[in-house]
Amino acid sequence: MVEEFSLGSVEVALSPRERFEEYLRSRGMRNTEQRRVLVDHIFSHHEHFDADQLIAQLPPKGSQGYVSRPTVYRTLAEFVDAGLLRKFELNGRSVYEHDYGYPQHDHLYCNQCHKLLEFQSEELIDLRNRVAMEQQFRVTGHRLIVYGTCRECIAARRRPKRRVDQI
Amino acid sequence: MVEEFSLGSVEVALSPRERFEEYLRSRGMRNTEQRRVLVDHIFSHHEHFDADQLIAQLPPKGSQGYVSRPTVYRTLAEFVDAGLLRKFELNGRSVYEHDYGYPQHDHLYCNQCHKLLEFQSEELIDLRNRVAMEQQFRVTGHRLIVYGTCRECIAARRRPKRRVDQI
DNA sequence: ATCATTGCAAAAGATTTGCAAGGTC
DNA sequence: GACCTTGCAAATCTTTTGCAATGAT
Repeated sequence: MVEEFSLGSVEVALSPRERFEEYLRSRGMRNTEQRRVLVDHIFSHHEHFDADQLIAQLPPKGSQGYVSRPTVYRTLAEFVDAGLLRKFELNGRSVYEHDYGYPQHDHLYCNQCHKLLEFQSEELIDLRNRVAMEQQFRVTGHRLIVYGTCRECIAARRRPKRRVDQI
Repeated sequence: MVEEFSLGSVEVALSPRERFEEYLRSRGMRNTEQRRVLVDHIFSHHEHFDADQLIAQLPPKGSQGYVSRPTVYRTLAEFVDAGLLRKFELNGRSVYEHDYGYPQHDHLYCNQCHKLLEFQSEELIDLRNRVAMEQQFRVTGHRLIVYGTCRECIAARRRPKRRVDQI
């Protein structure tokens, strides 16, 4: 399971790459070119992404730095395990976002342009913890997505913005 | 889109089946045996379910009342449309729950026994609405799942209960 | 009789797996 | 050299679709 990170301001001792290398060493796993390509790429971009979007951004087959699809999936799972990424489901596909060094947050999802907006709420954490406590439930995390229409799409009513290149 | 139902106590004028028949009539759709089998079955059981679990509970191929897999999927989508069911994703599969005549609620999900516990929170709705308002986001709904370990599985520590026959 | 609906078989889309070849420690 | 990883091809799993036959109005 993924450890819980600090909620407000965040302190990061190691870079994501260093942190991942430590994780690999601690598990007797190998530091391969593909894994380096993936950490470096993913942590130089801050958007949410799914496997396809990630692959589209990486070097194509034949190029230097190419990573095959199965390896991308395998490595994403390792990142989640290592606490570098968080994974969630949206419209039937898996979406990933930074976890390591990134504050806890939730999302507003626009059904029109499919954008994900982030927000933070201490109050939500409190509420969640209180509800759990009442039921004697031990919380490890949560996922809240608020669905609706974003400000821009409301403004552009009847002429919604083109689907954004992001889930 | 699904209409929003009352949040606290609920008033239901029509039975789910009647409501669905009305929906069918209003759309010029036909009231078939398969659709009747499905409404009746689903609304005589109150648990969450996915397509496979539902199919497993229905008459097998060859029996009276058999409904094919494609028809199950097609009909579930109609129920969602008609506001009878709500659909969400859990572990990469679609899970359905009653919507019509059922109060708005959210879930605690036990990672051990995979049970879904429900809870209601007006406060969450307020919070959600306030956050949305701040961002000028027009809310149509939300989905919150709190992950962790349920009371029973905590009690049975080291001897978690067998996976429950429910998602 | 008309036209929606069903079941079948097959397709589609996302993700996973077996395995031989290759790379890291 | 031992053994973890990769890429390929193929499998898996869930859900969807084309289409001819069937059934509802």
